[in-house]
Amino acid sequence: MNDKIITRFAPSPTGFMHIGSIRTALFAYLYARKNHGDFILRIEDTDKSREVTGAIEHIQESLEWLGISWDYGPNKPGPFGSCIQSDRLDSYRKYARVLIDKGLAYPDPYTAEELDVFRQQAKDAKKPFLYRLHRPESFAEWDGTKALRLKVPEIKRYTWHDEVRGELSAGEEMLDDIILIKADGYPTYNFAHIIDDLEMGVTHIMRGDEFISSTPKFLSIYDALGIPYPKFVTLPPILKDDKSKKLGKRDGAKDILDYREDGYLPETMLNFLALIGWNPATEQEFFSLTELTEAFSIDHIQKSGGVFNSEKLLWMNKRYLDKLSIEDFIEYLKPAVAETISKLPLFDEETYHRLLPTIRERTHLRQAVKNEFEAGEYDWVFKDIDLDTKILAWKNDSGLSDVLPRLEKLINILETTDFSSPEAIKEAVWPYAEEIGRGEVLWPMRVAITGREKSPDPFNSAYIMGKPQTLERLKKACAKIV
RNA sequence: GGUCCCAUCGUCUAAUGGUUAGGACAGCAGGUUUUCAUCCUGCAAAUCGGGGUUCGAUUCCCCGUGGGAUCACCA
Repeated sequence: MNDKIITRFAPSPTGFMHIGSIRTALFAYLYARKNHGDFILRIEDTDKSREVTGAIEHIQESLEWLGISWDYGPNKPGPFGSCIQSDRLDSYRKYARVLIDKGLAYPDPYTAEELDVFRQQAKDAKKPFLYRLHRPESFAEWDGTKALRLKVPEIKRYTWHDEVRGELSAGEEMLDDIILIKADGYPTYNFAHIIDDLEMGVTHIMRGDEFISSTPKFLSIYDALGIPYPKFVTLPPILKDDKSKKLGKRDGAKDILDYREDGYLPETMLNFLALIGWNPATEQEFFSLTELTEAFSIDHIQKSGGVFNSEKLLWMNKRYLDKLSIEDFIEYLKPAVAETISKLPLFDEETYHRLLPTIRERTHLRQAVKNEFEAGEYDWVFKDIDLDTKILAWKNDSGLSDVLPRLEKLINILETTDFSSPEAIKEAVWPYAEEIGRGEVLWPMRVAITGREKSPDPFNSAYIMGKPQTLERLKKACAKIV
């Protein structure tokens, strides 16, 4: 026996990878990497009816996007064989046989209708449904056409150790003759994951706390088979905003790749997800995947559920966006630019590049930028403006008669000004603004250039438009007043 | 209904018997070159309730309360 740590992430290929799943994958990955162990990606495709084509690729793409790599996976069989459960039916049959031979598994003689009646009876009696109370006296030979059930080896209270929760226990009510192999020949999750974990040498099972209550059922299978338990690592749930329940697909939980589409960076998602249900026990809040691997440890996994706080996610994305090189930022924005401002009449690369720092300063998310582009927030840069002279006047200024001489003076100043940076423009205009009043000068300047009441500051606006355009707009504003 | 799990600012969390209960997001107030945004500074904000144990409980135990999970030929 070796003591190598082996963890796995075992999604079913249903075409959807929500953040809860990803967080589970991440923790399992981190723990394996931290301990120089193996991380296995196993596909649990034993329910043919729920399977979605392309889902396996989708799962892999999601993990790859985040930089979560696996040692064995659907594309990479291990010494134990395939990582896809539907390829492993022989194993399940083999162990099913073991249980049958031990007298601990038997075919289920009932029809679905009969079971429904039992279930209803239990419900009416306000009791949990227990199949084993209806266990047949004698068993026929299993011919594979009926579901194969476990005969619970011992009805007892189970107590076990969880690496996060400590000692857990559950009563006899949680033990039942669960189905091992379905009538269609495929194993259930309950059975298959145990066989696979055994054959793959999985040492630590990370999974959500919804599995706590079924753990006694699993334990009875381990016992029936006479195999050792792995370590159980229960992860806390990720909850909806209102804390009402676990974040699920029908509560608006998004697929991880939808976050990519919106413009969240993989670094953001990784960092943020790691901090729901785990903490470094320090005040550090930014972690790369490598740093997470370094810092990760099971004893700082949280017991209680955590709300997915999308506002904080947005904030964190801004922090990561700030770290991007200008080239990477241009690349990042491309999908938003392509369909929007790039089609405007005055669009040109140079102007766009002068605009970039301003966009960047304001940007938390690409999708938000795209929305702004579509709403025309930056149209003043790439389109002639239709200035409404009424908004040129500053606050309680006496009116446009004051604005005109100020704009003329600004034109005067700017004609001899170097437009090489916003700072240079500021330096040229500042003394005059101080002399007359900042608002009185800078407000009309900015509005004349942008045509908007809300926009970037006058120096940046002038810089972005460039000298000729800026002067032209100021002159046009003057002409319009007269 | 049975069984099980959980419980620190609105949210993510730190403090594993001794702290003015710390940090971050959000909020509010100021400030940085007029507006919006960004950024900076500051403020406000929590140990679910009741019993124990202890010199001392956020921390340990019990009982409540609240929330969650589970009781499939789904995983």
